[in-house]
Amino acid sequence: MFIQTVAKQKIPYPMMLRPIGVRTVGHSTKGAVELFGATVPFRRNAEIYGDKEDAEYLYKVVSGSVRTYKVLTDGRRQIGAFYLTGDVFGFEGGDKHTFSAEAVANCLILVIKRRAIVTQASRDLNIARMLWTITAAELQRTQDHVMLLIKTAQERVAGFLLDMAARSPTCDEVELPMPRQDIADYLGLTIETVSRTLTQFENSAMIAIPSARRIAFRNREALSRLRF
Amino acid sequence: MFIQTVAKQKIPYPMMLRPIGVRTVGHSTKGAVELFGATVPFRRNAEIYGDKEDAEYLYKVVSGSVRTYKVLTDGRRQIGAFYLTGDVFGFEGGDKHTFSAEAVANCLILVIKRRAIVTQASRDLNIARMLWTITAAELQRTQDHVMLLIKTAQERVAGFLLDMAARSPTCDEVELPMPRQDIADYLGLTIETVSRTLTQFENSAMIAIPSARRIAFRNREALSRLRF
DNA sequence: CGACCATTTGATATGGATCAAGCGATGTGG
DNA sequence: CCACATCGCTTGATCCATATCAAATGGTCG
Repeated sequence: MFIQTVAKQKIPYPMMLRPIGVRTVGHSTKGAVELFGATVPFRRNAEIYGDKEDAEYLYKVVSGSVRTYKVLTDGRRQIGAFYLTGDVFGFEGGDKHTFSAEAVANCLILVIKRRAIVTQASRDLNIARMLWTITAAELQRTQDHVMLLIKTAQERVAGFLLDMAARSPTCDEVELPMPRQDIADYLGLTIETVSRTLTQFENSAMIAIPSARRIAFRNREALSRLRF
Repeated sequence: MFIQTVAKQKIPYPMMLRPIGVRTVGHSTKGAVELFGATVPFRRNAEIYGDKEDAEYLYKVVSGSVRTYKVLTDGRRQIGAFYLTGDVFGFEGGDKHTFSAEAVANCLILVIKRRAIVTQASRDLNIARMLWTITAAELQRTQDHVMLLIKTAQERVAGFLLDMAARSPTCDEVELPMPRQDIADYLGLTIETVSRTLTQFENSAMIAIPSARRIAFRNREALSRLRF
């Protein structure tokens, strides 16, 4: 009934699921998050952490991008969020992960011992506030996700594109780091519906699609009207 | 295209939108949340706070129940959460509300100045941790909501019933404080689909419906299998 | 009793899923 | 360098779960 959409399973295990290597960074003074961090590269589709594992680390995207997801028993996959350069992830409040995380493309991830942060937070109110702020931002994002999931396919795709645009450096063109299947699993649609909706937008001159991973905005106004 | 589901608009304004009265509670020593609170009664469907208002207060349900919701420009309403006796709400991280809140039924709400808590938190790490814990619980709940919204109607309704059961004191029967329209707007379904799904469950002897607001479990096992 | 809701039930429509095939880019081996 | 497998994406045809539209039922209160 539902497609098994876990790309991972099509990929030879030892090649994809391991980080490429480890580069220790040590004690940085640049910012609070950087305490005792190590920058670790992950290959495309490599697992960063798994559902139900202990949340031993916090993560910050140095470059590349990351998806978090859950797979239901019947194989349906829901992507919880995409994290781009600069985003922090790996928090879900508790001390167990409730999502799994994978590299969307090859990426560099700053990995910080959670304990280091949490014990620091019990002394330093600024750290405590930072933890709270990150959690609150995550909550906000998740609430927006809920609002997205009750909308029509057009509204979801338009919302997604505008969202990615808002988070990316360039202005009138987005580079999508993830394949269509990831977008579909984030939006609660099928890959076919995502594709069709994009060509629909292209046909009505709202966007151009120079390549599958590049979306250029032609009429952002019209897209925004779809967003609500 | 979409039904206007804002019950509020059908109700004479001055009668429904005001609290019934105010009873000051003063400085309690029972728990951290109770600092400088006042218990305020709200009538059924009365607004507790509005979308985009300053989040000046925090709220705790003393008795009754509360819904938070957003209304899209075209009238679609999404209910974000139901809060039952003992639950804290009115947090969404930032200092503006992103949802509105209404009394589902007549209820008593403990209202606490947010500033009192936040300034307290900047001195007291336990308070700070409590704020974080509440936000994290809210995040967890919202993530579960996302997972619910990608499922089939049967799975959503089954999940909702089991969820309400887990939160209610009684064991093999739930008293639903909210009308079908609220359930529909929480689950991202129509009222007709909710109703049909319930009778379907009744016909397959999973539940009994002695009255519209009472659901008795006959085969919880089978319901759980639908939940995933 | 009769008005008013909330809920259920019935008939039909439809948006998006499913099933299936085609297409274009990338890479690989002969 | 080209034939050809592979993969991600698009396009087409059909189906189905849920929405929509409409009406009946039931419960509550003046």
